[in-house]
Amino acid sequence: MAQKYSPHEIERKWQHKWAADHIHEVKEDSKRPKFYALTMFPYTSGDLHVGHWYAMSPSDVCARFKRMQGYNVLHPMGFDAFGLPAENAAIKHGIHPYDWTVKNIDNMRRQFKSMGAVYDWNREVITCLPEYYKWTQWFFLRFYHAGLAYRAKAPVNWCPECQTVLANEQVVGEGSCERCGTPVTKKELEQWFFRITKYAEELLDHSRLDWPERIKIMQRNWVGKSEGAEISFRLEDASIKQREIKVFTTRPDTVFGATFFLLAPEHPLVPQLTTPEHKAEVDEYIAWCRRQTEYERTAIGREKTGAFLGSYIVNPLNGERVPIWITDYVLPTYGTGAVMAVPAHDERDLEFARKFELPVRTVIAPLGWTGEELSEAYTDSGTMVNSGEFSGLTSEQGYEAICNLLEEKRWGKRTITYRLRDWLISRQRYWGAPIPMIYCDKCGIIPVPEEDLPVLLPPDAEFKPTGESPLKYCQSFVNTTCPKCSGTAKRETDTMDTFVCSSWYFLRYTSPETGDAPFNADKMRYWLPVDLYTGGAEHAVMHLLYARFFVKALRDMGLVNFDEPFSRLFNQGTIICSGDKMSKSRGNVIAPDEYVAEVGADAVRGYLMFIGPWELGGEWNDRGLVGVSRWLNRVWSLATTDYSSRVVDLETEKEFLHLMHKTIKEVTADLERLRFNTMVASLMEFSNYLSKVKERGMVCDSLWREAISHFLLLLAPTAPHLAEELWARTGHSYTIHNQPWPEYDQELAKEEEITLVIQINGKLRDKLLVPASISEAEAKELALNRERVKAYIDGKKLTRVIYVPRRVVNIVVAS
RNA sequence: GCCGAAGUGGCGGAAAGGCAGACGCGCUACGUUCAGGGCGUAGUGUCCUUAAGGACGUGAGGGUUCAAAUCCCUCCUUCGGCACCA
Repeated sequence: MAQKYSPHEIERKWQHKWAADHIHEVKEDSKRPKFYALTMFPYTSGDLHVGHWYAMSPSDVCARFKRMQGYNVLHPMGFDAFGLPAENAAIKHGIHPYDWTVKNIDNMRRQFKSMGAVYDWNREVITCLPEYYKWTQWFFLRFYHAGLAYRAKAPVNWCPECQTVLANEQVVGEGSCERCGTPVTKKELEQWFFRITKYAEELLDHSRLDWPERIKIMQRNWVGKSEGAEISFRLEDASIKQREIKVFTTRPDTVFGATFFLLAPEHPLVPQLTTPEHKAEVDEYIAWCRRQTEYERTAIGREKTGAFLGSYIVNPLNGERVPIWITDYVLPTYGTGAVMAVPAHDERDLEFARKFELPVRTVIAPLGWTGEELSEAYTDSGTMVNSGEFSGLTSEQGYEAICNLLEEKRWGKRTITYRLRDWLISRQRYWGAPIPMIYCDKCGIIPVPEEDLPVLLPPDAEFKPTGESPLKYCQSFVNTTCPKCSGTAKRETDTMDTFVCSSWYFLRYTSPETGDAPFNADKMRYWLPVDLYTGGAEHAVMHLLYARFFVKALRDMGLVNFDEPFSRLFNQGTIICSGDKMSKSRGNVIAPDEYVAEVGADAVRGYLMFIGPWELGGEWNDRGLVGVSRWLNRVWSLATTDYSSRVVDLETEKEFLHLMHKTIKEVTADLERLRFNTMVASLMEFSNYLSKVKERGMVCDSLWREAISHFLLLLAPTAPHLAEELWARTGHSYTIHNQPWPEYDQELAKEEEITLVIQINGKLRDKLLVPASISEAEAKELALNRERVKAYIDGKKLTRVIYVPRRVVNIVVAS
């Protein structure tokens, strides 16, 4: 009896040999087509759980498959290493964030290596090391000089738990912190922003990207483009310096229905527009608004609130004076922070009008309108009425006519508004890339000269639960000299959002050794863009949007030569455990290590792919793992025990060859489509068939050997260690992973015989094994002459016979 | 409220509009010098039937079609995203 399959042993053996032989190292090679297969790098939380394996294994299989197909494949791995948990660990356990992170990386790298992936570890990127964050800072300076980074005072999202500001994209659900789930509050702060809004329009364009539809939709909604017009309403009170207030509307055709005017409570003109007799009420309302959380304020369906300022403004179209109110449903951050209220044609405005007994005037008539007051806001298009010279036009005509008039009279213009806000990148924390700016009393805000980079994090900062950045209290860091006047100056103590670090890591992988630039331009041009990017969908409007923005900005600076970083994107689903998403806080994390020790990495990889479609995720289940493990054991004995032919027959050999080519075809197609579950099923089906044939010795020895070697090649991406071991044991030369992917013969992959299904009135009544080449006439003839068919159609009128080549004959009879 | 994805045996899941349930788990029976979560063979959607065979069956209800898990309409459930954006 041959030796038993002991995964632990062979996996260790081959991992060491592959590493010693450097077979996973890749070099640029202009003679071969390149393939850049990238998986989102993990955060350095400490351990890899099976959720990480679920993300990494299939993409490794894909990279291996592409390698065997002859591509020069870059499949790198690294660590997203800055961030809050490291700092929290420092506060809690007194360990320095750097030490905590490095310790975690060492452990995670070891776990990664046990997976047997083709990562080229020479290209590892770690974002918290100075040789990396030097370039994150360098990019910041480039953005600053290009006018894409600016400092501004703004009401920002503040997480009281994390003690830092957050970007809009990092506020999720009912206004909670994306990291810790704490409700976010607003704070007025001076912060650094990246001008992502400059690229709003271009970020809407996914036309050349092979991305999941839902991610494209999420990004489009996030950017939130609205077309309309800006209209200036004239202030009645001539003593106010600013003579007018602009509103944004998507419905300029409804302007004659504007019966009142709304401002956000935060609007800067509110104090000036408030008359003395309304001041008390207005102040009280503003104070009440301030007490609302962002979520409470913007929750849909809540009762309208507001206050009258006592003053009026004039509608330029009809010269009508309308009262100015403030209300919290007008957002200071969208459009102009001011709205012309058209209650007849906007649900929110109608609610407001009803609550405060303000007039409602229909100006767009629905079809068949007879002049009565409408019970609901009519928001569709219709015929304009009560609109002066524009009455009688359709909404669409009126839209154009009014816009033309606005532009002619300089009362306003056509305009586009986006929901997207600029990206707030300042974080009041230690463990991030310091923002390389200096504040000088004499010279103002001065960028750190490029040659002085990196601005290093001071190793001796103290970590205390003060809620403020340790950098702020680190005198050796804060105090510096002004690069311009050499006088005393202070450093910016905020660090950058870690999403800045992850917005360019895919560029660094191409040449992580480069010391004089963020990346080597030639190598970058060879590898980029990424051909296949895989990761979780939770990054739809964060990382994936930021990285696209980064690339567009770099392109405009002449640093990269492409428009989009990720040509094809695929989002895998989530692995759940006892009904919940796996997470440390839930305590339901499953570590792969014990399973790897028990059944081997190949079985764990195979099982994760077999669970179901990759994009759907699924539940981790030990019993399912057993199935794959048993299969690999059967594969082991299939290939390691001797084969001897006994009752060779030509028909079986033909069928055997056909199944082999069909399997190659299916496995190849499934890998291209990233359908790993059915790919594994095809492999199982073929190995089951091989076992059956082996038992009876029905094919000749050479054909058997060919089938085994082809099977091992198809298995190699999925179970790289086992395939390598069996490749060696069946007398092939090292290494299976440098072999070409098997080709299939189109003719042999086709079925020779097919099962023709015979239906009567669409119901299955008989089956027929026929040659695939059968003609329509023959098929119908055969079907109609079957005894069982005759019994059904006897005495009935035959109305139709439908023939679908290679599939079905449907006989339609009248009863 | 809006947008998106999904709903198929006891379970995970397969099915270019054309044999529903591939593959795997579980279960049943039998076999095995098999003490274990081992291996092999056969079976396994539900109901009727000794059998041959038949009826029913892909969240619910309609529709299109010779033919629907698949396409269309209405609704229900679950999960994700957005959420007063003028």
